[in-house]
Formats: sequence, C-alpha cells, structure tokens
Amino acid sequence: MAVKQRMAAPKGDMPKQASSDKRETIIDAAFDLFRHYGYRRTSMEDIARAAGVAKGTLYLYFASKEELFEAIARMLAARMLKAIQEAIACDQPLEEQFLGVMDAKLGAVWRWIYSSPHAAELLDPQHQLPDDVFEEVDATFRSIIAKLIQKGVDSGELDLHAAGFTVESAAATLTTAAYGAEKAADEAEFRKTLANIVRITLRGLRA
Amino acid sequence: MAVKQRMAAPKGDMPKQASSDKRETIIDAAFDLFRHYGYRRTSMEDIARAAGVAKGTLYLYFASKEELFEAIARMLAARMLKAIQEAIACDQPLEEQFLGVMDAKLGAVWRWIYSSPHAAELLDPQHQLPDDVFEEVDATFRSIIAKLIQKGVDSGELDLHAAGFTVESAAATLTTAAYGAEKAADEAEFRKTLANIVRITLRGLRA
Amino acid sequence: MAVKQRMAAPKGDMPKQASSDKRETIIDAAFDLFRHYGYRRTSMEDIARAAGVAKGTLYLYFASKEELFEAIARMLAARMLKAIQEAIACDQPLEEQFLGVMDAKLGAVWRWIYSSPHAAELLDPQHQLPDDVFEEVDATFRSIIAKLIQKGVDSGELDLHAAGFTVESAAATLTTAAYGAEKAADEAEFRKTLANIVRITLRGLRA
Amino acid sequence: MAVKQRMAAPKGDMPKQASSDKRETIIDAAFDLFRHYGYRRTSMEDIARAAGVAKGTLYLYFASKEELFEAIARMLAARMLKAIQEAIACDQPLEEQFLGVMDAKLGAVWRWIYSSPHAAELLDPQHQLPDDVFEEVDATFRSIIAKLIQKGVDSGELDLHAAGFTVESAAATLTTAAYGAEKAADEAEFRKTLANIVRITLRGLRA
DNA sequence: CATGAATGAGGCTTCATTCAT
DNA sequence: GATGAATGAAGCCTCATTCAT
Repeated sequence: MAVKQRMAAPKGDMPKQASSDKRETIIDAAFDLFRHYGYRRTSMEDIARAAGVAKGTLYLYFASKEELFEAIARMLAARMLKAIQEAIACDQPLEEQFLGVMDAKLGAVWRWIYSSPHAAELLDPQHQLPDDVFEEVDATFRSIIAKLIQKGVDSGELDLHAAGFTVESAAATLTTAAYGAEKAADEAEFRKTLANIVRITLRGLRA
Repeated sequence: MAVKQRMAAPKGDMPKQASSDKRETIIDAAFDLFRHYGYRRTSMEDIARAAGVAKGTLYLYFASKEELFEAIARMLAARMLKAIQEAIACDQPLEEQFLGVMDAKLGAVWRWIYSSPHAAELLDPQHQLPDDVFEEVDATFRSIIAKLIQKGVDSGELDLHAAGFTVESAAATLTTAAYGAEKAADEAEFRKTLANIVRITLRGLRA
Repeated sequence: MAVKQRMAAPKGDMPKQASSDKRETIIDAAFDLFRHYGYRRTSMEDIARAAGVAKGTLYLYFASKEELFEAIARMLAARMLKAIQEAIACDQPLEEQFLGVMDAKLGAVWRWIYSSPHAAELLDPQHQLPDDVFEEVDATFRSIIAKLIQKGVDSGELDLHAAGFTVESAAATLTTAAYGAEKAADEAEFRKTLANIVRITLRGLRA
Repeated sequence: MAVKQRMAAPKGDMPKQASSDKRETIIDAAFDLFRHYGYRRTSMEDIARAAGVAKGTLYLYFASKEELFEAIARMLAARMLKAIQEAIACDQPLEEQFLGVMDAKLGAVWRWIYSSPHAAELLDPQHQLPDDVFEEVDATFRSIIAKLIQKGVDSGELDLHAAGFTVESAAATLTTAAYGAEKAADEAEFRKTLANIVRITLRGLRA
C-alpha cells in the first residue's frame, strides 16, 4: 500500500513524505481492522502486521492505541466535511439537495461505520474523542440544512409557520429524523429509507 | 426458581427474600455498572463487589459475563414489551397515541441505554444476543404503529396515497425517523425531538 | 444406588448401617469417576451428584477430597490382599501358582487402575498415601512369591545357585519383571504378557 | 531459530547467548519444577520466576502450559533416541549389549521421569501428547532388541524354539519385563534390578 | 528511524471447602 | 445428619506498552 521512494531523495532532506505515507498506511490498516473485528479484538500486533511494520513503529506515530483511533476519526471527519460541501455545489430541486447533503454526511457515516458489525464499539465515547473532532462537521451540516430550509421558505415551497416550526427547529428535526436511517441493514435500504424520510418530512413542511 | 413469599410472612422473618432476589440484585448491580463504565471496563470483580456477593457467586447464577449481559438484555426487552402494550390501552387522539407508543419503546431504550455514555458498547452485536431477544419487541412495536396508521387512514385523517406510501412503508418510515431521536443529549431534548418528528411526519401524511 | 432403610430400624440405635452404606456409595461413585475422568477433572460436585447426595454430605464422611481418595486406595488394598491369599489356596503346578498369585495382584491393579486412561494420575504420590496402605499387600505378595520359589528349590525344580540368585533376589527379580506387564494395552495382552514373563523367568531359574 | 555464536565473540559481549537460549532456559526450569512439584502444582508464574522471565514471556515461546509440557516431552524423546543408538555402537558380549540398550532407554526414562515423585502425573495421557512423540523411540528400541535376539540365535547362544518363542514374542517379553525395573526406588536399585531381569530372562532363552 | 522481545497488570473462570438452616 | 448457597484463593492467558539494540 505504502510505496517506498528511495531514489528521488537527493539529499537527506525529505523524509516527511515517506513518513507521512507510513502514517497513512497505518491508519488505513487500523481502520480496516477496526471495522472488521472491532476495537477490542484488534490488537496492536494485528495492526502492525497488517501495516507491514513492527509493533514498536506504531508508537513512533501514535502515542497509544486510543490516539491511533482518534487519528482515524479525524480523517473521517475531514472526508465528511469535504463531501458535505461538495453536495451543495450543484444546482438541483430542493428535495434533491436535501437528499444530497444528507447522503453526503449520513451515507458516509453509514458506509464507514454502521456497515461494520462493530459500529457500536467504534462509536463508544469511551474512546474520548476530543469534543471538537466532529463538531465542525455537525455545525456545517446543520447550517447547510438550515440554509436549504430557508431557501424553501423564501421560494414559498415550505411553510414553517403552518407547521409551527422555526428554521432552527425544523432543521434540527429533519436532521435528527434522518439519523434514524442509519439503522438500515444494507446500503440499498439505507438509501431508500433516507429518501422516504426526506420526502415525508418535507411534505410535512410544505406550504 | 425460588418462590417469593411476601404474604405469608407472619413475623419479620423473611430472609428468603434476599436469597431469592440475589439474581436480581446481581442483574441490577451489573446493569448499573455497565451503563456507567461500559462492558469492558466493568469486571466481574466490580459486579460482585457492587452486588455484595463473592465473585464465585456470580457464576452460580450466570455461566459467564456474557450470559449475565444477556440476562440484562432479556429483562429490558420484557420491560419494553410491557410498556409498549400499555401505551395503546388509553384512548387518545392519533398523534398522542403515536407519541405514546414511540415513547414507550424509544424512551425506554433511551433511558436505559442511550443515556449511558457507553450506549454504543452495550449495543455491540459482539455480544451475540440471541436473535430473538428483541425480535418480539420490534415486531410488536411495528405492528402497533402500522395499526395506528391504518386507523388514521380509515378515519380519513391520513392520506397515504397522496404521499405515495403504503401502510407498511409509512410505518417503516415513521418508525425509522423516530429512531433518530435517540441521538438526543438529555431526556428533555429526547422528548421534544421525538414530538417534533412525530408531528412533522404525520403532517407529511395528512390528507 | 444406596437403598434407604427406614423401616427395619426399631429404636433409633442402628444408624451405622445406613451411614456405612452411604460411605460406600460415595466411595464407589468417586472411584468410578476417578477412573473415567481422572482425579483433577472429577469435582466434588460430580461425586456428590453421582452418589446422590449433597456436596456438604461428602464432608461428613471424608475430611477432604484427598482423604476420599485415600479411602478408595485402602479399599483396593484390602481387596488385593484377599485375592492374593486366595490365589495360593488351591494346589497346582509351580508355574500356575506363580501366575495365579501374580494375576491376583497385578491383574487386580491392572483392572482397577491401569485400564483407566488416567492410571498415571491415580498413582501420583502427590496423593500422599499413608506409607503403609499398600505395604502389607506388597509384603504379603513378595513373601508368597519367595515361598513359591523356595518350594521350587526344595522340589529340585529350580536351581538358584546356578543362576547366581538367592531366594530373596530371585523373588524380587521375578516380581519386578512381572510389573512390566502392566504396560499392556488391554486385558488379553496383559494376561499373555504376564504368562510369557513368568514362563521365561522361571525357565531362567530351572535346574 | 536463533543462531548460537560462541566463537566470534571478541570481547565479553555475548548477551545474545541468553536471549537465544531463553527457550531452553524455560524448558529446563519447567522440567525441573514439573519433576519436583508435578504438573498441577507448578504454575506458569512459578516457571516464569524460575526461568527469570516474566509470565508473558513464556507465551512468546509456548502457546500454553500444555504446549510447554509437550516441548519437554519432545526434548526427552530426542535425547533417548540418541542414547539408544549410541548404546549399540560399541562391540560387547550379548548380555552387556542388552543391558546397554535397555539402560539407554529405561535408564533415561528412570532418571528423568520416575526419579520424580510425580512421575505418574508426568505420564498422564491427559496431556494428549501427539501420538508420534515417543513412537519412533519405541520402534527403534524394539527393533534393536529384536536384532540382538536374532544375533544370539544366529550365534547359537539363544534357543527360542526350546522356549516356545519367536523373535518377536521374545523381544516383546524381554522388553516388557525390563519395564518393571522402573519401579525401583533409587538408581542403584534400578541398575541392579535391570541387570537381574536381563540375566534371568536371557538364561530363560539360552540354548 | 525501526525493531520485536520482554513485560506485568488485569481479566475471566473453577472448585474445594464452609456454614447457616 | 443433610443440604447447597456462598466463598475466595488460585490459575491460565492477553495485550498495550516499553526499551535496548
């Protein structure tokens, strides 16, 4: 997975590249094992073997098993943020945009976490994730959802007043309802359920 | 196994009580510790101490740590089933009944599981719960939701056709959306979120 | 297994009988289990169940698991002693008598101990058998063998002098050689091997 | 696995030695303890302490207590095989050769196993030794005994026909009779008893 | 930087023995 | 005498982490 590059290093001044590679190699290997076997059942020994390095090497890049886990979480958060922001780039009908943003976030989580038989363990807050790891992701997500709702209100498509919601409470409710889709057993069901939830809730807010 | 005898105790001699309830004492202690510290971090030693018995005593009632965990799950399932069935006993407007049933199930889960910082671990399928432990609960729950929707359709309050749903898909969607409420941070938020989700989705199905 | 006899006890003065029965019931059950599963793998729980009594009852008859084991050994020693003494009662040719005595002792040991897959454990001196338990058996055995050899010398059938033996050393050697037969895998092999050893060693002492 | 390097150590720096021999150090320590205290009463903790390593280290070399035991057995089997093969190298009278081969095998067993007060436990088939561990040893032993008998027959020294034996049955009988010597209480007695058995049985087969 | 042998605390489970009833 | 629930010491094994090379 990690490609060694000895040739192109003229002096001795560029070990960052290889190092960075090794760091990612480890993260990838660990994430893969965590998803397949869970946090507990994946030993540092396993990770080292899968990454093709010695056990001690892991501790050169991560202070502990827990910190390695956190690094994975941070990587996932970054990917989700990017996906969410890309989802509103294209111009589409309101419902499609809702669906797109939600799939960008929830779908990513689903594919990375919930599709694993050990989803629960991976989400256990025992792994004291620094509070801010997913905070930015959530904030961005909710603000975009709120913006879309506002857009619907402005265009007259939605009528929060009739339903007794504010933009904020509507955004919170839609978001939360959508979370339920993560219970899905497979990706097809996930997509269908998410679409149904978006459709039914938007109907509830329609003018 | 041990028969409870509260009535026929003439004097104050009911030492049988403690012995009979030992199994429950252990379950309670274990559940408490699991919620507070998670499955992994709760040792059999801890449970024994909390239950006020010796370590070996635990094994008189449960063959292993895992089996003790399963006993807890079974107890919770039984309580939920009872709560769900009680929730439809009283006559109320449709939305209230939806809310009642959902709170009976999801609220129970929330209070028992998700309110714990270790909810995730407690739900980890690693603990291979016999497939049928929560099956009856889920089946009952979904069938009652479906019945309520049918009732709404019959009374003309709901119009699935306009929304493009069948009774089944509507029931599934409502149920799933409601699951999202379990993400709530505290019980007040849980109740409010659940109410919002029920309101907004029912509106989406209104005639 | 143990028959209760409540009727025939006129007063209250004869509990020795029943007690003694229970003691033997326990010994029988324990011996059976020890032979089948070995000392370690047989728990006091198992013995109690097999004997049809409660665990605590075992301790009314035997101070410890070890003492129960010793009681079994003592019982076996007594049976062997009886068998050995019976073996010389009948009049027969010298070789037959040798064979008879040896089979009485070694055969008994073989059937009771070595035929068990856990023979080794049952003979582990960890079970500190009081030194005298099998002492009398051995003494009787050797003295009878010595007597038979003397008889052979007196009748001119054996010639120890030519072979360079005394009665004692000859008795010891025959006895020891015969012990080897206990390596046999089944009783048929045991008998054949024992017969061969007796035949060949007696030939070695013939005039 | 680890290569020993005694020669090329210029200074006094041979720490490699200790590391390389750790496996053997553990085996030696464990064998010693097993002989003195038996398998059961020797804990992994004890072995680690005796070998001067940590408990976990034992598991770097042996997967379980049982496997450590098997490694000891294998080592003993190898040593016995070597001793047996060396015993027929030198040219000697028939009886001396018998004695030599038997002492090589039985004497080794006696010194290693039966001299321990826990011989029995060490031989308990509970420790499911792979069937072939001592198979080669036994096969070699018996085949050599048979060869020696054949040699005696060829030279006219032995006369199996008169005694009613074949080479095979004679070999089996001698071998088995010799096993009895292992009952000896100390090494002097063992040697004397073995010599007596060999002498008397060979006399039984003489022409 | 990299290695991997070594560590040892900690966890689950068993079972001989006790004792209140 | 008889019971069996309760005890708790002791045992085997795992694995995150360290450190000398």
